[in-house]
Amino acid sequence: MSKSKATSFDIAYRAGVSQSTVSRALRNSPQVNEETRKKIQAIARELNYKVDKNASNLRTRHSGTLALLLFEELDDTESHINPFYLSMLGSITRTCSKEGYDLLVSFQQFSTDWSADFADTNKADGIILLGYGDYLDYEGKLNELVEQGTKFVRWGAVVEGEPWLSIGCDNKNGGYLITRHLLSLGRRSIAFLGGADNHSPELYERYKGYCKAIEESGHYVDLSLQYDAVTTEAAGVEAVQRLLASGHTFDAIVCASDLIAIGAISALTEAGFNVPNDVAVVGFDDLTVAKYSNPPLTTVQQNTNLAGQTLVYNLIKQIEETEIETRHIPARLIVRESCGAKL
Amino acid sequence: MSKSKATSFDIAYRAGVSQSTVSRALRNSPQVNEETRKKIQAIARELNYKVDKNASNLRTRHSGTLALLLFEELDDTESHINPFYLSMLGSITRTCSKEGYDLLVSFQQFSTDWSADFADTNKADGIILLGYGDYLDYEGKLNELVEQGTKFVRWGAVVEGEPWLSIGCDNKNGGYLITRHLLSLGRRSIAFLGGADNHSPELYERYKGYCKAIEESGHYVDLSLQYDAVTTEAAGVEAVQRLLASGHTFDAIVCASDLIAIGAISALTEAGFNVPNDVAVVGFDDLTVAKYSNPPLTTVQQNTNLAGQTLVYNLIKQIEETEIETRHIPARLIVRESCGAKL
DNA sequence: TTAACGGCTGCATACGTATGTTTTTTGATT
DNA sequence: AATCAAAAAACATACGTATGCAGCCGTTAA
Repeated sequence: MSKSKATSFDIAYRAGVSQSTVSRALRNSPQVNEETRKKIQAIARELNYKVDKNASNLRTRHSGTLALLLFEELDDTESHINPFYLSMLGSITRTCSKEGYDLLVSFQQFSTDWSADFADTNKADGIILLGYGDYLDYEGKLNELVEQGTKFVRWGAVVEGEPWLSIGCDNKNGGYLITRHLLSLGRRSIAFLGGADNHSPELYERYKGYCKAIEESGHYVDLSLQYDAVTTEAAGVEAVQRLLASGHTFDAIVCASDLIAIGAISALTEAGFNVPNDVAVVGFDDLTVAKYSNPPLTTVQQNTNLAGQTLVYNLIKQIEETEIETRHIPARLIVRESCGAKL
Repeated sequence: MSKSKATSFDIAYRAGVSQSTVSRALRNSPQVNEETRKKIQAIARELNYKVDKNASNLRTRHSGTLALLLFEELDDTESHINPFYLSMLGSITRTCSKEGYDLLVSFQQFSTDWSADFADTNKADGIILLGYGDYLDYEGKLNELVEQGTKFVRWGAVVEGEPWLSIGCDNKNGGYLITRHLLSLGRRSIAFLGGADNHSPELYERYKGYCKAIEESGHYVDLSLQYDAVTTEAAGVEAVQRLLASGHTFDAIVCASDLIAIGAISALTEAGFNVPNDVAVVGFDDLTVAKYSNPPLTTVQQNTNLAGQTLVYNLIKQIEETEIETRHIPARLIVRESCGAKL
């Protein structure tokens, strides 16, 4: 016999007051007498009373919940989720609880119809969209969301004139900084793995930074040293294999992410190359593992902590209809051993 | 002017029927005429109607939501979440959506009062508890949950006679298998990093497997080769430094997790040792990164996919009050280069 | 003495759905 | 044409909370 949950009526009965007074007392309304409130709160504690969220949400028309939609192609047997998102998730969930919001997390395949299942059902007050991926695939959906008045914020490349709020790292500058660093170390034949094909705006921005650095140094971007790769170790391995098979020579690789870089180092080592003596390899993201990789990875740090906070705060601002602003998260060069010393 | 959301009354009005018929039609009740149902569903689609979850939950007394509580000490500026959990999270979220449940995710510090905030508020029908950590810290809380009739399932060491449902990997066998593997390769002075102090039952089980393998081989467990470590790279680095400083010699290290192992390899390399020639290093978990670490890590695979599924399915069974069963997830040895070849 | 007022509290209602109960409709049988 | 059962739809209500509004009481001012 599980004793059924206590309601505000139960408390009202014991306190000899009305339910409305209980509700007011528990929400610390100034309308209720100090003494009465103390008494009510004591009884609530005693009965282990908790506000029923469903009833409360129904009455107030908001849920106090944010939805985090993470877009990634997951295969059925394994869960390869980019640790970068895990880090974001940590920051997002922490900021949410600091602000009194709950977080509903859902991993979405690109194909599913996710556009309305969270906001329209009143399960969430707003949505955070996370995930690289083919921009064009969901641009239409985002417009739908805007049209419906759904509040959302998106992690990703900031494009001028978009009708929605995007928050992203300064990817171009990151790509620029790290490539310039390699150039300053004397590397000249610098390959690029990942994102040169403009499917993922984030990775493409990094590529543009890479190009800018090379052109600025008076050299030409060598198109034969560029291979596409998604953000996984396996893609890094494969891209290096293709690069090696092409027969072109190179003394450095800029990878569009740390995972690609780790795969690249693995494949290079396998093929008998020494990193960084033969080939310097750099990444992007500064995952925790970058520091402990062998050799430790020179990379670009995205401040996931700040990023997560900014996403949540801006979404909340949007929900509360106060002033919002698009923000760039700065990129910061982290130098470790994987690019060696000056030649 | 955002047009307010359509309700079942709006549909009823347009269809010329009552609200209750609409509700029944949309839930595919057999009580409603085929033709009427078609009509109602068409109108619902047209109006882009979605059931209000809060109202629905209030009425039905269940939320269709599971809560995932992840316990980990997070520091304020960085989010070091074990990738192992990310992998679990992936599997859990996928299984949830397959079963039609939403997932509420919350990272909890050990200290906060989490025990009732999800079930008692009717935000979730059940709770999944994830996280290593000091067992004794929350044993009291778990008993509270049981007493309140809260449905939950816990990832972790399965202890006979517990009044709650735990699902865990066969950690002892994993520790046994991998240690025996090292012994079979001729390693004799095998250190152990992490968990020998019985604070974390999972890690301690791995330690017991390690002891069993050594004793079975006719050797003695050398207590001077054992250092405690939490599941992070940094702890691995530090433990190796202490081990080296102690002056004792060793030719292999069993690490209680891959992250510890990665930290250990990093520290050993830094100190001028070659892995695996001087020292073999093995881990536990088979994180994605284990395959691409340098050298690739011999480790014990926990099937996170199966684990996540089992957690969710068993929790749902518990909610639906059908038969449940405690399950061990098997441990599997994965051999890679970090323990070298036979000496 | 009366009116006005502020501080508290209670009353009544609405949020949107799901479902037990009752009523109406339909179709078949006598 | 009358009866009846089954099918279909309508009616009524409850879930638990939050809140506009009205009412009461004690105090102060006119």
